[in-house]
Amino acid sequence: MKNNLSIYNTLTRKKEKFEPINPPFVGMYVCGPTVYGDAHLGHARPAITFDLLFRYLKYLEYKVRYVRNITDVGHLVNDADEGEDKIAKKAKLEHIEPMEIVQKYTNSYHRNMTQLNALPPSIEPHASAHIIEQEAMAKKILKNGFAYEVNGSLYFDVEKYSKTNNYGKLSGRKIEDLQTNTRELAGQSEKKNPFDFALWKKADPEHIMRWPSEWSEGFPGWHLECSVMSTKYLGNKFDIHGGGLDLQFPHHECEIAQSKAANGEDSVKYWMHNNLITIEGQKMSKSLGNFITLDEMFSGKNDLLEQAYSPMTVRFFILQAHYRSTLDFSNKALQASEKGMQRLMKGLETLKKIKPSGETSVDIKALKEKSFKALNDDLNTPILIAHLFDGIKMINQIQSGDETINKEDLESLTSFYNLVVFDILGLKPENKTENSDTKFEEAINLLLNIRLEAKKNKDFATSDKIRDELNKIGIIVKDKKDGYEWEMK
RNA sequence: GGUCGCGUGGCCGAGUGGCUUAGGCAACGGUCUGCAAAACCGUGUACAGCGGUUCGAAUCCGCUCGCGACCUCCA
Repeated sequence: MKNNLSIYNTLTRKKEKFEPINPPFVGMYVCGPTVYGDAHLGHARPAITFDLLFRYLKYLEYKVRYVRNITDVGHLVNDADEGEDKIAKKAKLEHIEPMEIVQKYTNSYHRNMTQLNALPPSIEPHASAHIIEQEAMAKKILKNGFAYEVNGSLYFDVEKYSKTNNYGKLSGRKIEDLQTNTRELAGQSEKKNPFDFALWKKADPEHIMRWPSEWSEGFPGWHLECSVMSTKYLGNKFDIHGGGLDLQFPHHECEIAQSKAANGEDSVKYWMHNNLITIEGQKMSKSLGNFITLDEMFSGKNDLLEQAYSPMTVRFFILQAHYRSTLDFSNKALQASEKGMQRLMKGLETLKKIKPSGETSVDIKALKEKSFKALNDDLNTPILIAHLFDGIKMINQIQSGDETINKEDLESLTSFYNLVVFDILGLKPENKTENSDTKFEEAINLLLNIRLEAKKNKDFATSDKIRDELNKIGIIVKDKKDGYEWEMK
């Protein structure tokens, strides 16, 4: 398969043809979660977006190394001297070890990702396991003259860096603007400029997570881990760096500066940012407290939710919007996605039943071509899905006899849908009744067979009673031509 | 305040100069059914407002209004 993929590069603000630095190898780094709380809907977006990219690149026969970090050192609450890290703060709150918190939420993150059918990354490095490398990079930056030490803390000298480099090129910021616009925070007197950022931070006495270094006992600055772990596993120059739009500044800008200051060259060829999920038009985030965790989504246990939404509904919902657009959460929107995905999956069931005939009256080739064209256009999944629905209509028309398809085209269509829906989009059928036991199923079937008898005898009072009573319990009965189907509500 | 982005039919959500009636959901009509549900088929003609450029703009430019993101941890 020929690669015609274009992706939008935040660095150039343009769609660019994707050309790996060392084909057939592709290096991809994505900012992962800070594991101090349950993953929420917002975390699902980059996970699914870059899972899609991972899957598609593999389909294009690239050898992809996908690195996604676990931030378990904890970011500073603020840059002030009193700053304590988030992991430590939460640990005190719950009176357990920081690493216990880390383990707990890493586990739940992994569980959620599996539910969303997001493939595990090739490497999932922990920041806490790369303290030595972070110190080494900090040392390198210091040696190259782009950092300074104050009271055991090490800061990146943005002003000096920007004399020979373009600090702000990713986010479109100018250093003069930063000078006038950076908000004043308490206790920043250590830094030469408010926009300087920590490479190493001396730990306060109450700070639990700490490591020795030549500057002080402390912890690495929060931007450093990504610079370190991306270049460690992907090389000083690699292809794709992804993450949420909210990380563009300062996090990714700082990463660019650190890597350049340490290694003398830009490390990333394509920067990609997924947009945010909003709720009532506002960003969903931990700090705003308006988030819905993935566990809540899947169970329906949140006041904002009218019902539970399955992992695949959530995945489909996210794929129905382009990754660079904001996506607004609402029950109506999720319910629409749920129905839409059912339509898609039912179409695929119909596809399995189709009998080929001599002639093909539908244009399979055009469907495939426009579908891949959409995917190649910066992963335009909403367009792709629209085309898939066009194909579903085609499938239904073949099934009803209004169109026909020959054996060869039927095989082609089937393999196309399997490839795109399951392998690339990463959707999978969900069985609603999977948690019910067989005896229960047999009992329901018994009841429905009695109903079938009653219908045959035109005893509609009985047949309707069985249907209505089952409905009340939450079992939906659907009549078919030659029998019935039922499902749990 | 600075920088950036958005405003599409009842809802979600694509599209970026001239046929896309995008697509999904909902609604309505039909087929099917003992009735219903489900399923399938069909229908609706939108682009914040004002002005400009153009033979022609939802799409380009300007202004106005509204909303949001980043500038502080965040996916």
